[in-house]
Amino acid sequence: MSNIKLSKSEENYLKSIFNLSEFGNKQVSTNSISKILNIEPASVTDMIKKLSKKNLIYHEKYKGSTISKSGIKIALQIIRRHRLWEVFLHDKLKFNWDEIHEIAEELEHVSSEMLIDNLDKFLKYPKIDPHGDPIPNKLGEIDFVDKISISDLKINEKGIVSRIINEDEEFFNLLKKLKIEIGSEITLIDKIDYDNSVEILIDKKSVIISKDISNNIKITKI
Amino acid sequence: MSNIKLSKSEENYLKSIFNLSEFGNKQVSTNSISKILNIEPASVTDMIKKLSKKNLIYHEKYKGSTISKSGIKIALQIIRRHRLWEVFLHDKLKFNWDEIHEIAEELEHVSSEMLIDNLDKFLKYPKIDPHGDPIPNKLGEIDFVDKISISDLKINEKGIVSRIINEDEEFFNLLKKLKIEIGSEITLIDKIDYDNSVEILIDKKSVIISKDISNNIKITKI
DNA sequence: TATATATTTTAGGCAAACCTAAAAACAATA
DNA sequence: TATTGTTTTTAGGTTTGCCTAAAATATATA
Ligand SMILES: [Mn+2]
Ligand SMILES: [Mn+2]
Ligand SMILES: [Mn+2]
Ligand SMILES: [Mn+2]
Repeated sequence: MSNIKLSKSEENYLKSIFNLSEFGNKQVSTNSISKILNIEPASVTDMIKKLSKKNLIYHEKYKGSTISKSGIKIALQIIRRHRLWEVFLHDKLKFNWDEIHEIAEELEHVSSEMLIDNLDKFLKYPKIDPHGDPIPNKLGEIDFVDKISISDLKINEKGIVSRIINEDEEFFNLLKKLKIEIGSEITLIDKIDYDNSVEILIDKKSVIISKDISNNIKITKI
Repeated sequence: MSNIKLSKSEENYLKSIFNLSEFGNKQVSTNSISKILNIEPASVTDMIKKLSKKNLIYHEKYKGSTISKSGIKIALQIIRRHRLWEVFLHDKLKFNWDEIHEIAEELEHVSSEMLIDNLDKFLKYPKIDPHGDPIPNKLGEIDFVDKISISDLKINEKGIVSRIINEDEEFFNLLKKLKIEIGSEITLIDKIDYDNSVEILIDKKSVIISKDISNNIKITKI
């Protein structure tokens, strides 16, 4: 539809909003965008207005923003570019997996469809990036790979909370108490064989959570 | 010295000023920069002031600009990035040699020294880009290979096209029409004194090309 | 050398993308 | 429900990189 070229800023916002929205299913707060992008809430409001006018998101004043169909489509293309570049940097240029993100964050904004298609072909159409995240294809389709559980981590490995399965209120309250939310960093400290509970480091504090709780928190390794 | 990160605009100006300066030997007029970058002279003056303050160029009011030692150093690094990306796009991603310039114009601004060093290694330290231009090494050193112009050939002498200077799209289209590309064999048939145009044999056909065109095509004798 | 023309700079303005401070709206809780 | 605290928006400002119009300077030519 709207084939207007987006600025680097607009692309970064759109990608973040998409990531916070859990595939377009959740309303995203201005504050959460502000935190992720390290930009003041007032500035985020400015950009929200801009993206709304372009129909890439819908915005309800004081309530939050929802990403639109066309917004999702574009966000998936930016993510596609990002992850393909990460594969290139890791597999071809031999970067370590912890050095690639920042560079890909820049490369993703070089917008040439042919560039990305040729890169995709050169890399032999990879399905996942070096962090294990799935790479959308040209049409924006993703092979859903279920995120791993905390207990799949090895001791001292870190993960970012990427999905909360149980949507009950009590569970949200528990997470709030534990300061666990989408985007939180978790380190596995110990696995307790007795009842399969795990000791994790979250928000600089260590806590032990039950198997049931940890199963409801999906993470991606970092 | 000054290790301040330059903006994309500053980099584009600096590269253009360097290119116009013939390796730092000539003063560059404000108007010539304006024409090359398609930016109004008044805006060029603004940027000249900015680059002067950073000691990347010296500016004499109403006279022109000279690029400084540190300016040259930076310009050569930008050119290095540009040409390495062109090699990548051409050799690895299989772009045609007339499609790469525009994309490299963007990629050159992704500034990570490690990225370029790794790319250089991945490409096996190429010495020339797909247009036949030399690639500066990490230290900014260039292998000078003297190329001659078509009009330097004697009648009936042959040459191999080794460098295309003008990278504009219209020029590429003309070359495509004439079936001239890097590696093409050209025979000089006649020199026309009237306007310094030359008659050449290319792809088994003879054509007359203007002095301007022939000046933009460098060759090596065979 | 005087005048016309071309080049360059100055002055003033605008859009993008950020900021801080203050106001408005919403949510939590006493 | 009234008060307090948090979130979001508005208002006003800055920097970067561009613009147009006009003034200043340099160059060409009569
Ligand atoms: Mn990444
Ligand atoms: Mn980015
Ligand atoms: Mn080029
Ligand atoms: Mn460029």
